Amino acid sequence: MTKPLERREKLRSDLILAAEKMIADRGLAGLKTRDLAREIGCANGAVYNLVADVDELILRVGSRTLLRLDQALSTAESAGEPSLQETLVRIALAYCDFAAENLELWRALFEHRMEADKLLPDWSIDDQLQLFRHVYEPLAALFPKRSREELGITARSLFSAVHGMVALGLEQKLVAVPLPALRKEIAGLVRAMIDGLIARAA
Amino acid sequence: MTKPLERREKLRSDLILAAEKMIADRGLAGLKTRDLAREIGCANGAVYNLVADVDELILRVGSRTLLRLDQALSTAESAGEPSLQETLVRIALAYCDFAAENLELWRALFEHRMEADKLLPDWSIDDQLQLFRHVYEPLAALFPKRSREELGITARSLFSAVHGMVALGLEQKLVAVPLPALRKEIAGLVRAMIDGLIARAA
DNA sequence: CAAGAAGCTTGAACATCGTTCAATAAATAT
DNA sequence: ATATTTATTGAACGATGTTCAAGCTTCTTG
Repeated sequence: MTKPLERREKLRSDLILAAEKMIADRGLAGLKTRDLAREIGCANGAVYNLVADVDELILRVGSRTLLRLDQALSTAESAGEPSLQETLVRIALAYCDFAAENLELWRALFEHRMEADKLLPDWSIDDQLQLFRHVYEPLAALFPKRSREELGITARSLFSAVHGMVALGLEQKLVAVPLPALRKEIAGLVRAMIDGLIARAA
Repeated sequence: MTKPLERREKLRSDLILAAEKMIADRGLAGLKTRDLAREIGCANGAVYNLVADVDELILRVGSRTLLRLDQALSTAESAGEPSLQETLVRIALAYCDFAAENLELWRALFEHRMEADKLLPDWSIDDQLQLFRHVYEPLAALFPKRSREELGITARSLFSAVHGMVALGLEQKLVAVPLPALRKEIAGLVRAMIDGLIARAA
């Protein structure tokens, strides 16, 4: 009666969900195959019937995180005053908020490093490139004369700059910055960056 | 004849140097106590006579890396035209160059995460705070009316933004950016940020 | 429906880590 | 010279990702 294909897919889905929860709770380093197996009710070795290795598992969790991040940025993109500059500020703040609310899962996106020889699957690369889109579109409206290529580069730079502020701001290594202060810094610097880009474009 | 205290310190120094080389060659994940012991000619367990654990070893290597980074930024700070804005650009580019030339050691500074319970020793925190100084000073000269606190925050934001551009730019996960292109992006965005900060200050 | 084929699941076993520790060797003190 | 303190060793421990032969389940077919 039980269809093995369905059961397999169910288990697979459970595995990814359990891994997500485990990373969220204990960080990327706290992800253990034996704990996962116990969680989803199967043998340790069975994990490798559902997934090639932990790398793939982490990538699948990362894909889910990127999807949610994408949605959060989309929401920020449309909701609020239509000024392009303020739209970019909202996106940056949404990125900051998402990182703060999903700290360990967000960190896992960047902490994870594949072994040198095996390369990222395409579906994982695609996920990541989607993110720049949110910065690209307002930027293209702001600088209609620039080429697609120039805009792409600027979009990635802007995104990276905000990422850096969030990354070092949420790091506990140094003095931890209170979240409201970090948001204010980000908003200020994004506005300054846009101002500066407009001034240089003129 | 051989003084054990000296021998110990020599071994300790060798250990840190060997760890530095190993991280530079194989990345933080490639650091293995057994390989280190063989390298410096002692037993595996002897590593723990020289250092409390690998965390401390990584921190000591990090301290050396931060020192060299500090020197590179100092050099960039003084060499070149005296315009404050261009000084900040040079510092940003020096950071980028250092990261590119010391990729694995630079990555190790940020990849390494201590276990939650034990906290960073003071000497390690001090090392890191020194870095912001290079951004703080030109910034203070550029905005003499601002308070020490405001300047500190802005300095950290600017530093973090550049860090983000370098971090994502040197990441091979996505499309690898050619180094000259990355340098150009960084210079452009730093100039824009300063322009924007000046405009908003007026 | 029964029996063999095919695939799935299991958990023990392997290799590799960081780390510890009782035993050994060395250095120093008496 | 002998005793005491200290340093060093390398075997052993516990954890971890991964593999695999053996057993079990499910499906196919006569």
